[in-house]
Formats: sequence, C-alpha cells, structure tokens
Amino acid sequence: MPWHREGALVAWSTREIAELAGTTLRTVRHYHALGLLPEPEREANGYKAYRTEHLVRLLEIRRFTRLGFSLQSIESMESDPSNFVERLEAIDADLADSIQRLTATREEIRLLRSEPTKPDLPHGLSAAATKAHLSSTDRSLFAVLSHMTGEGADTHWQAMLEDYDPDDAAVEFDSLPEDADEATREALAQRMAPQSMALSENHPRPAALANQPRGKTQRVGETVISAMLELYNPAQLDVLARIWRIAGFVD
Amino acid sequence: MPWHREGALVAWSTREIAELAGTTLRTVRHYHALGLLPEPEREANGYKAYRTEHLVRLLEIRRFTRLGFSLQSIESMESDPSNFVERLEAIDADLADSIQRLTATREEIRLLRSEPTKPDLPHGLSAAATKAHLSSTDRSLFAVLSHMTGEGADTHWQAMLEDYDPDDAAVEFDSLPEDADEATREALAQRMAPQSMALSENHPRPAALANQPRGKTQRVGETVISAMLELYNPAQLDVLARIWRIAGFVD
DNA sequence: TTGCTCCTCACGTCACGTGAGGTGGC
DNA sequence: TTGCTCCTCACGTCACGTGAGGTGGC
Repeated sequence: MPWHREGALVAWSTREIAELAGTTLRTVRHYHALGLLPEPEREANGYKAYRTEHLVRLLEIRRFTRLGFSLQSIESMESDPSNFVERLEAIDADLADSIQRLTATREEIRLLRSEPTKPDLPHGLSAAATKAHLSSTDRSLFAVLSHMTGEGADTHWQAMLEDYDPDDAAVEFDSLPEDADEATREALAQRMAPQSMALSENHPRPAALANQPRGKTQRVGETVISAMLELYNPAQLDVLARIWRIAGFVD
Repeated sequence: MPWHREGALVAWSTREIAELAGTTLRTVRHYHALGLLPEPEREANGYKAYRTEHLVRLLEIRRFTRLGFSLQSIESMESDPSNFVERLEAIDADLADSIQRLTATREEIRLLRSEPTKPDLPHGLSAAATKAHLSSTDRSLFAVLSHMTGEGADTHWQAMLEDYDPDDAAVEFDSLPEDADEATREALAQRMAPQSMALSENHPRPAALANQPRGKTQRVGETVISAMLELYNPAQLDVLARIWRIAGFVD
C-alpha cells in the first residue's frame, strides 16, 4: 500500500509503481540501470519512494517500447529528436518484414496441420515423397536437390514425384547390395529406365532452372552429384549410370 | 573450394557448408555445441570435413527453426515425437499473437506518421492535447489519467479535450504562483468554472468507467488525486477545489 | 521467532555475433 | 614473410528473469 510522506503526498514502492504501470519490478530496475528512469529519493529505511513524475516517465518509456523503439534508441532520440519520422519509418519497415515472415510461417504450419507429414522437406515435396514411398536416402537427396535448386523449382520436383510409380524395381534398387553382380545391375537398369525416361519427358526442366547463371548451375550439379556419391552404394551408382546411358541423358 | 578425399568423395569446410545451407559459420558451430548437429570427421590438419549427411541434417534443423521451433524443442521433439501437432498449434497460436501485436503497433505508427505529435500519450489524446495547448504538467496528468482509466476511456478524454477552449484563464492558471492571494484564486476559479461545468455536462462519464469494480475505481481515484497533488502548486490546487465547489462536483 | 517486503549483486535466457589469439599450407 | 582459412575459447547482445543473501518493521 502506498505510504504517506510530507503531509498529503503519497509515494509508491518499486513493486507498486511497476504494477501501476502494468510492468515488472525488474523492468523498473533495468531502466534505472540504463539511466532511462531517474531513481527516486529514498525513505529513511532505504526503500525507494516513487512519485508521479516517475510514473509518468515510466509510462512514457513503455509507450516507446510498445512502438518498437529499443531502449537505446529512446535515449539517443531524446538527445537528438531530429529524425523522428525516419526512425518511425525504419521501425515500420522492420515490422512489415516481421509480419510478412510470420504470416508465411503460419501458412507453412497450416499446410502441415492440414496434412501432417515429416517436415524434413518443403511441405508439398514431403507429402509427395511420402506417397511415393521414397526411402530416407532418396528423401535426403531431394532435400539437397530442393534446397540447391531453390523454392521456385519445388513444384517441378513435386509434380515429378506425384507422377512417380514406386514399382518392384524401385524396391529392389533401394536394397541393392553394394556387391551386386553385373547381370543383376544391368537387368535392374533395364527395368528402371523406361519410367525414368517417361518422367524426364513429362517433366522437362522448368525455365527457372534452365536460366540460372553458369556458375550456379555448376555448383548445384556438383553438390547434387556429391550427395548421390555418398547416399548410394557403388552398385546403386552403377545402376544409375546405366539408366542414364540407356535413357540417353549421358553417352 | 571443396576438397577431395577418398577418391571421388568431396568434403566441405565449415564455412562452405554454412553457405550451402544459407546460414553462418557461427550457427553451424552453435548446433554442434548443443549436440543438434554431429561433428564430422577431421582432416589431417584438424579441419572439419563435412559431407552430405551433415548438409541434410543442417537443412532439416533450419527448416524446423524457420517453422518457429526453438532449438531445444527440436531436440525434445525428436526424442518424443508424439505430440507434434500440439506443438505446431502452440507455435501457431504464438505466431497469431505476435502478428496481432505487430499489426496493432503498425497501426499506431501509421497514425503517428499521418499526424506527427509527441508520443507521450496515446495518439488521439496527444494530438488533442497539443491542439488544446495543454502545459506539460497537464499532459502528465492526462498520461496518468489515460493509463489508469484504460484504453477504452481514451476516446472520452479525447472528445473532452477537443471541446476544450484554452482561454486566458487557463493560461493564467498554468503560471499561477504558489503564493497567489485569495482574491486572485477566487476570481480565477469564477472565470474557469463555467467551462468546467460545460465540459462535464457535455461529456458524461462513459459506461466503461462507471461500471468498474469499486476497488479499481478507488485506486484510479487515489492515483489521479495524488498525481494532481504533485503536479499542481498549492494555489492551483486551491483554485481547482473552488471550481469543483462552484460546479457542484463536491460540497 | 516467523512472514513479508524491500534492497543489492550477479548469473541466466536465446540464438547466435564478434573478436582474440593461434595454427597450417602456399 | 605475408595472406588466407581454419581452429578454439570466451565475452557480448537485448530486455529483462531469476535466484542468492541480507535488512527492517510487525
């Protein structure tokens, strides 16, 4: 409870002024430490005795922080109030950015909630990869592929995956032992090639991918190739090479 | 540039994997420190040699953080993935809150930019107070009054201020010396009373203020009264008391 | 003596940012 | 020798939160 001093005047404790202002004890003390809020006089027992001037100042500081000013910028602004509007505009631009980002995040979350799926890939890709029964190895490859080719290409990969039929050959490929003999590898490649060719024919590289600067495309290629080299075993890599030759992707 | 190792395999440095993932050196090291991202093997010179598995994991972590997960919650979620959807919903609620707050802040900033005025009071009140040529003392009183009566009452105070005419008597009141004699004080009260009465008649207390719980109203009253006791000098307080008696607010 | 409120350090939070000081190959 | 990149501490950021340890009046 506020106590009386010097006759009619009333003073508040730190906790009281904090609650009056709708904030916390620690916040008030923090403003003292920064010199933003002057310390009031003390009672005989050492307690701080806040008065209206302090409440007014505290409310003013809170108003500025709610507007998005940092405590430091409140100080600097009060020593040089010249470019107040510019500061406001800078804060406003930051706020617009933040809202933009948070809204995009909410949209991602909405998709995830509407169709829960492992969030290791962008949502559409993840759902398609799950429906296509991709192995975790293949998912890893698509994680790299999708990130490296950029968001714009995701719909392309997604459409391709949605068109993909996980047949027996694919299952065999996933569990192909690294020492599979040549006949096995060649036979598997022959079985897998047709679908690869069909997919590549039905889903040509989109313009966004084709029109990249040369260096970028090369980096993407190197990264994806090196990912494949690590993700697949020698027999699987050989099967892939054979498929590419059959399909005419390489010679 | 990536360097080669064990024949065809390629490894990246910390900086390289960070850039590949679109993040920073320090971020990668931070994830190591938290145990979120396993450390890769080292080259002979002690350099870390990252490979695809690390890139995939790094991209996954980044995806979670962009969704709003804290680093800690990524860990705990992976050890117990059961309530994934609940976590998503909690994050979504936080995001909605944040967007709500930021949007409200932007609206305040928009008002301030459209009509720049001292931001010591809520915008509408500040503009009205400035137009009414209120002294900084009076502004302080309104800062306390507005905060204590809550946002809902601001339009009431604003309407009152917009109706207020800062006449000669008000100017005299602002600079009234604390030892002004009784005749001066009484004359001033007589000149000021009519406008006070008119204002209070044209702007009755809104329901939002009248329907407060008793304790709340009392606290507001005490705080505002104590603000007045500090903001005005004895002669000014006496003039106010005389006005109130003339107007019949008190007896 | 027990409870309650006040006080002053001073370390903790969160996701990294930023030097400081040293190494290794060209 | 100079430049460049890597490495490991370790303190800094921002606006406070959270004890720890002690005091003073009922």
